[in-house]
Amino acid sequence: MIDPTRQDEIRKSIELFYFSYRAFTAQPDQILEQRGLGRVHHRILYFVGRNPDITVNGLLKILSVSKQALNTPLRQLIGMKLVSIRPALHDARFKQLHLTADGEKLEAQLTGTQISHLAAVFGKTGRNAEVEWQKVVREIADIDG
Amino acid sequence: MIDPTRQDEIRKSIELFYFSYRAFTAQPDQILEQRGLGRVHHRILYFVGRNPDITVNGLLKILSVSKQALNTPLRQLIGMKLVSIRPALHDARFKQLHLTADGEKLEAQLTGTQISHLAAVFGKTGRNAEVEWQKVVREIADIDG
DNA sequence: GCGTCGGGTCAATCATATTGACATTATATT
DNA sequence: AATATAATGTCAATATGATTGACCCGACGC
Repeated sequence: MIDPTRQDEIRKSIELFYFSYRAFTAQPDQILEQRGLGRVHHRILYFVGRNPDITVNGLLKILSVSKQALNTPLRQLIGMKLVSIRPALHDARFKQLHLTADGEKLEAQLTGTQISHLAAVFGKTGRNAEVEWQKVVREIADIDG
Repeated sequence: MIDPTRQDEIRKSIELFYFSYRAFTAQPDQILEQRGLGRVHHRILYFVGRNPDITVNGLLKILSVSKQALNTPLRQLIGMKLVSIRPALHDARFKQLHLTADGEKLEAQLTGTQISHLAAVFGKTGRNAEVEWQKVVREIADIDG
């Protein structure tokens, strides 16, 4: 059992986590809405941008969604010429994805709001807070390194 | 413009934020699924538990959802006798919500997994990291104090 | 009694997600 | 060459969820 007072402290953290994540996604969500897109589209753009030549299956694993759930938004992005898809040279079964110039623009706009947001926060809270915050989120996500 | 190297650093933080939030909600999501409930139900249970006698409108504002979106899950919780609803004494137009004994049990179970998760993380990263992490998420959420 | 307020519901629509099944194309195996 | 397997794509059926708009009720203030 955890001390009740301690539990209340941690509940504060839980609430802040929730509200912070919501605030963090609010701006890109708004931009996406104007284009009739959703958060999934942003995630696709983000991870394709960060992992050029990623395969469809690789993207599925990162996003932890079914291929059917990925199919529609991915096709939309390809149709809008924001993402391109082409067979891999070494094995044509694999299709590789990457952002087009327009896709890079939109991705930069969407993630740009979040980068500015975080940069402003870290600027205010300081270097030490940034480093410690990273340690904690990395630990929550259970990622080594 | 922000320095590209700096941008990449912050992108790391963005990814960690995303993966950590996903990992953080995974356990309660699993428990909820077994009961045919979703994340909204957890949020309702959480905030009703934290704010006894909260009104329906108060809950709407905290959750930032429409009353139609709240209606179904809230009715389900009331039907399952996890949440009770009754007119306020001072003004019978207002309905006040609170958790039943069963509701408290489930809420404790759901949030309990998250409390344990965070307690373990903070135990590992230390007091300083906890304090600094809180400062950052509070700033991201744009909450004073 | 009348206007207003908090709350509840219905309808129509749209989006999203899920499972299962099946098709296609390309590579690997024998 | 025939066959099995891998990566991807798609269709169908279903379920869920959210949104907007409209409308209703009961309770309160005046």
